[in-house]
Amino acid sequence: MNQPRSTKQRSAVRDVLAATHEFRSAQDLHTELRQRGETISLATVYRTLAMLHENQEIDQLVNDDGEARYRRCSGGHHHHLVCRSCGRTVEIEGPAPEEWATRVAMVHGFREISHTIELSGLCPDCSP
Amino acid sequence: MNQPRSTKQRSAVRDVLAATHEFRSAQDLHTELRQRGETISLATVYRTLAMLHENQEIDQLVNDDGEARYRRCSGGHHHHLVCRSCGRTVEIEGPAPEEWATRVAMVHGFREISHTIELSGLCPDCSP
DNA sequence: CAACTTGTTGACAACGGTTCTCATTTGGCC
DNA sequence: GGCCAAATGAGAACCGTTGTCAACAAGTTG
Repeated sequence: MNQPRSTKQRSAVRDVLAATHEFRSAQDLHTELRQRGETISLATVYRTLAMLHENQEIDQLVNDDGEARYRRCSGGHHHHLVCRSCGRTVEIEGPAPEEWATRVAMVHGFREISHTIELSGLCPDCSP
Repeated sequence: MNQPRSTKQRSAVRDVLAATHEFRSAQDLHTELRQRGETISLATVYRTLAMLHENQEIDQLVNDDGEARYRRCSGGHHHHLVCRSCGRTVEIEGPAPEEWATRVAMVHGFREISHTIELSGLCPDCSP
């Protein structure tokens, strides 16, 4: 059978994912894990992320550079409003976009809808 | 100055983009152009697509494999509902998400808001 | 605890899409 | 035609990701 084992590397990846609400790249996660003193290879980070995504423990999105980013998926689904000058981030919650996505999907007969929504702008401190 | 020139290769790319409503990859477009008998290199296809995207003549989206796909875009701002199995795409228009984004930005004092919204799911033909 | 089985890891090569480099060509202009 | 900057083609380089395979270790059994 294909019994998954609990290893130091896998729990380390879960830990670092649990410590943030942001989407992180595999290489970014790998760097942080090494800084924490964990012994883990980049390949293992990729394999672990693929497994977690398969098990629907984390969300995956691909940015415009073709780089995949991951976030532990949540209980509390929310979106982000990011300042493109200083990087300050505000978490947005609310039913409006979810309802809209669901309604649009239904109109076109799509199922198992997932959505990616990111807002960016200039925060009050960075406004000219 | 930086005057763009009209070349045989650029109009060929525009032509093939005008002939379809689907999102096409750069390599896919290159293959079709060669089949049509055009003399154009892959690098030029990429450069032309980047230029067209910069000029907002075409939309770009990146699928889960990290491959970019392009389609000529119709005037107004809109979003996409993409089937993650067959790639079929539906254009979504409507004021709801724009209004929501504007409202959220205002509440948090952000300015010059831009937003990224993509919906993906399984289209009727690909639903199990 | 030791032996064993099998999933897991690490180091590195390989892969694929995209971008860069640079010599050559070509469009637009005099 | 001649000039010059923009554009092109060919191939190398780049970079995130995946595959390969020998070495390792988690869990199990005796």
